[in-house]
Amino acid sequence: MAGRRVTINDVASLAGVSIATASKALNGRQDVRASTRERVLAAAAELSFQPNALARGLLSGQTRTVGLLTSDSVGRFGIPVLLGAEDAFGAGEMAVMLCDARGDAIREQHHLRALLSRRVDGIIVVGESTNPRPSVSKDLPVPVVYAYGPSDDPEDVSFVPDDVGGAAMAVEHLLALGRRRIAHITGPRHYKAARDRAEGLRIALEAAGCEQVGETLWGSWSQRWGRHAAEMLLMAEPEVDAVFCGSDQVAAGFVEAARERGRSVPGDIAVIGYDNWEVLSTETRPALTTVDMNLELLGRTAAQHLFAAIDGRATPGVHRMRCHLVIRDSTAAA
Amino acid sequence: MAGRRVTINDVASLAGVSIATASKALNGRQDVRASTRERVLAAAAELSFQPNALARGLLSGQTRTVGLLTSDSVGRFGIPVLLGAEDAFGAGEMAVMLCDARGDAIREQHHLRALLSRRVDGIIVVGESTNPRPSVSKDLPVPVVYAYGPSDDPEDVSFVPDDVGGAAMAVEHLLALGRRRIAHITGPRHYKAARDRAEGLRIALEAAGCEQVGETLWGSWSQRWGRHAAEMLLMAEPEVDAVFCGSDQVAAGFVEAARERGRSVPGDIAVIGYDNWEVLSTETRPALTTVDMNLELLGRTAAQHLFAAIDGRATPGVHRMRCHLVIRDSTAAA
DNA sequence: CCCGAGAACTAAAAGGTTTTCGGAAACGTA
DNA sequence: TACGTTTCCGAAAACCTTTTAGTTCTCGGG
Repeated sequence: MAGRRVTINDVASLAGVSIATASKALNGRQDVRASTRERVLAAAAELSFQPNALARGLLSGQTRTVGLLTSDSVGRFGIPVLLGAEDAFGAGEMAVMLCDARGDAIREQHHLRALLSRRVDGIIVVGESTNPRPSVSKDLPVPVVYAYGPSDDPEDVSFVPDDVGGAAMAVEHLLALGRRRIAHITGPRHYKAARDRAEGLRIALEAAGCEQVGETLWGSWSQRWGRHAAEMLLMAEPEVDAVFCGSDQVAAGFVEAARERGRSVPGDIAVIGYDNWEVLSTETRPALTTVDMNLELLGRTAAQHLFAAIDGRATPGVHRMRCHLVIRDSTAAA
Repeated sequence: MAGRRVTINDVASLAGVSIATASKALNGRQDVRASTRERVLAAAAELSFQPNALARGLLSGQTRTVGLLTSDSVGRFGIPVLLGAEDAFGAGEMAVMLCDARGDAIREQHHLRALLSRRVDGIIVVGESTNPRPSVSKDLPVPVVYAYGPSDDPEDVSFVPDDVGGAAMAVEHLLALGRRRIAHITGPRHYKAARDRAEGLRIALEAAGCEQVGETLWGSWSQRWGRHAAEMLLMAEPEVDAVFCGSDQVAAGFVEAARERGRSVPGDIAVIGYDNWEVLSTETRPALTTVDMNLELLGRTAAQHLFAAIDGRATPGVHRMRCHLVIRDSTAAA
C-alpha cells in the first residue's frame, strides 16, 4: 500500500515530455516521434502507470462499466445468466457492477440510483422468473436490457427462454419414441414458465392428434410434489407411458416414487424434466432427459445486445431464445 | 434517454446561488442559511440531480466501490460468499464490481488491473476451494481480503470455514447418539477440505477413545462415488453403525446405496453429510443431517473486515469461522 | 539566407465536484 | 461614525486525463 498513485504527470516528467505528448504516446496516437514514444512507454512501464479510469470517464462520458441488477441471485436461474453476461463483458474491457435487490422494489430503486450516479453505460436486469416484471427503463439516461424475466413494457428489450418451444420439443421426443399416453406434472399455475410449458405440450399433442392423459397437475417446483403427484397419477391413470415434468426437481421426485411403486423408468414410463439442473439431472438414476434453456447463452446474448443498445442500435421487443433437449437414460428407447 | 445530464451547475443556477453554496447545501455543511439550503434542495429535487460519482471520486480518491474477484463463481461455494459480501456492502453505499477469472491466472491479472484502474477502494478474493492460493496483494495500493480460499501469504487477511471443528462437531453428535462404529467417506485427498474434515474426525474419535472403522475412503465429491464407496464399505465392514461423509453429494449416494442393500438410515446406520447443499440435504429421504459452513456469514464478515482494512485497521492472518450442525432425519435417535 | 511546409511538441481547456480562503453583509459596541 | 465579530456566500484551485489549437523545430527548395 504505497503513497500517492502515479499519474500521467509523473510519466511525462520522467520521460521529459509534456503531459499531452505522454498521453498521445500512451494511446497510440499519430503525431509523436517513434523515439519519443518509446521513452514514454519505458517511463510508464518503470512507474507501472495505470491511467485513472475516473478521470478518463469524466471526460469521455463513457465508463466502460455496466450494471447488473438482479432481483434474486440466490435463485437457480439468475446465476447462469449473470455468468454469461459477465463472460461477454469480460472478453472486452467492460466491468460489471453487481446489485442484488432481494426482490425489494425500494432497494431496487436505491441500487438503480447508485448505478446511475456511477455513470454506468448500460444496465442488465435479471428477473427471478419468466413472469413479466415492472419496467425500470422510463426516463433513464442509459439503455436497459432484461434477461430471463421480461419487462412489462413492450418498448423495452427483453430476452427470455422459449418455454413453449422447449416443451414442444420435449413432447415431440416422447412421441417419436412411440409414447402416446403422456401426462404432465408441473409447478404453480401463477408461474408463466409453468403455463408456457403446459401450452407447448398442448401444441405438440394437438399437432400429433394425441390426447393428454389426465389433467395437468399443478403444484410446486419441489421433489416432494413430484413424489406426491406420482402417487396420484399412477392411481388415477395406470396406463400412462410417459410423463413430461415442469422441472427436474419434479421429475426426480416422480422417478423415485414411480420406482417404489414398481414402475420402471424408462421401461414402463419415459420421463422428461426441465432446466437441466445438473446436480439433479445427471445424478438421479436413471439420468434425466431434460430441456436446457441455454441460460448462459441467454445472458451472453443479452449483454451483446446491451452493447448494441449503447451504440444506439436497440432492438425492442421480447426475444425468445431456443432451448435444446438433453437426452439421457430416462427416455432411452424401449 | 435524455440529453445532457444535469450537473450541480444547473442546480446552482436554478436556485440562484454559486456552485460552492449548492455543494454545501446538498452535503449538509454548516455555513449556509436555512432558507438558501431549502431553495437548493428544491432545485435539486426538481431537476432530479444525481451527483457524478466519477467527479467526486476523482477528487476524494474514494470511489465507495470494491472489487470481488472470484476464480470460479460457477462453483458451489463462491456464490453464497459473494452474496454475503454483496449484502454487507449493499447495506451501506458501497457498490460491488464482479470479476470472474475462470481459474486463469492471466485473466486474474487482467481483472486486477481493470479494478485498480477504476480505483476500487478494496478487493475481496473468493477462492474456489479451501486450498491456499497465490497471494495477489503484493505492492497493491488497496487492501485485499481473501474469502473461502486463503492466501498463501500469512501477512494477508483470510477468512475460511473451520472444517476441522465442523467435522469434529459432526462426529461428536454421532457419538452422543451412542454410535461407536464410525466410518468416513470423503472427496479427493488433494482437497484441503477433505483432509481437514478427516482430521476433525480423528480428533473427535481420539477424544472419545474410539477407533475409526476401516480406513478413510478418499474419492471424489460425487454421488456416484458415495454409492460405490457404500458398496465397498458395507462389504468390508458390515458392523458399521454410522458414516460421516465429506459432502452432501457423497452422503446422498451412500444413503441410496445403503437402502438398496437393505440397511435402514438412520435405524441401522446414521449418516452425516457436509455443506448443507439444500437441494440435496433436504430433498433426499431421509433428509440429511449435515454441517453448514455459514458461507454467507463468512462472506459478510470478509466484507466487514475489508471495510476495516480500508480504514487502516487490518487484522492479518487466517481467520477460521465456526460451522454449525443442522440436524435432520438421517441421524434421528435410534 | 529566407520561406514554407510538415512534423513534433506544448499550453490550456474541459469534464463535475468539493474545499479553502477571502470578501461582503449584517449587527452590535464604543 | 468607526470598528470588531459573526454569518453567509462565491471565486478559484484541485483531482487526472484527453483533445484542441496553437507553437516550435526541422529541413528542403528557391
